[in-house]
Amino acid sequence: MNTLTIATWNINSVRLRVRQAVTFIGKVNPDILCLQEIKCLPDQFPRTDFEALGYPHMHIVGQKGLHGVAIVSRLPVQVLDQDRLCPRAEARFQRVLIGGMEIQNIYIPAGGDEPDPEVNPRFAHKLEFLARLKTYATRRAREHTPIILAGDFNIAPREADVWSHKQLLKVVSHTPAEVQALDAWLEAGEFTDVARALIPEPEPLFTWWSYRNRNWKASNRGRRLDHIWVSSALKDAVLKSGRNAYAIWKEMRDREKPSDHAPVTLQIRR
DNA sequence: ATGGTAGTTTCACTA
Repeated sequence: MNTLTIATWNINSVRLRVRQAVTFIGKVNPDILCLQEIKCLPDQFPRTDFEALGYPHMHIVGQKGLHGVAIVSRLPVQVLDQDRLCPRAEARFQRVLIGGMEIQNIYIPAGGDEPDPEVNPRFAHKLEFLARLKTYATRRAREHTPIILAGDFNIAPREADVWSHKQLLKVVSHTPAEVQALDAWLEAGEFTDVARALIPEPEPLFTWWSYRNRNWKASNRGRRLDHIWVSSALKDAVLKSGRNAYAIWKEMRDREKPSDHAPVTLQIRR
């Protein structure tokens, strides 16, 4: 049976991480790679490195030094309008058609430290972006299927998505306001959180470990910030394919000069 | 309650 592998990875500077990308691609061979935090302008993107690895098709939405998203693909890419979704017009969103599927690559703001939109404009921005994404993606899913949403959502919604639910309740990424916003999006009914559909709680799932913990592997204070959601047209196929269709490549967090995020993959039967 | 690290726009800011 034919399968298509889609990967999402907050690479935290693509220019600094080309070697790690080569390693990941050699190990996993994804058909589509959604990158976040490329931290460069489109002209600065290491196109030739990805072309040499067999990825001639790319769509890059970048800005100078910060944020930035890119889709790198073995299959032809048709670029779709970005619809100016980010309230601050930062390089945090792109969508393309690949093989009849709409792929939305999403980098939701981290949101600062104070989880109060009244005093912290970055947290307000995060909540506003979430509200827009919910409305937009839900409408698109009712117009066009299948859709895959992938990216760094900067929210770990479930208790088993963080190393300590109690200790993170007031820490941005796991606060009730953000979790409710993400749940409202799911409850609109068009999308399935693939990781938790295939691997239910209480099994912990983490995709990110802070750089600020030198002994990150031993302490394992991780969070599941990176997500792949599929629209209803893909849900049954994903559920049937079993838990091995979803993977978090934690070994990439353990290499020299790693990103603080591990790549995540989903294999889709076609 | 604090500080810890990493990256780029750097003696400052985001994550």
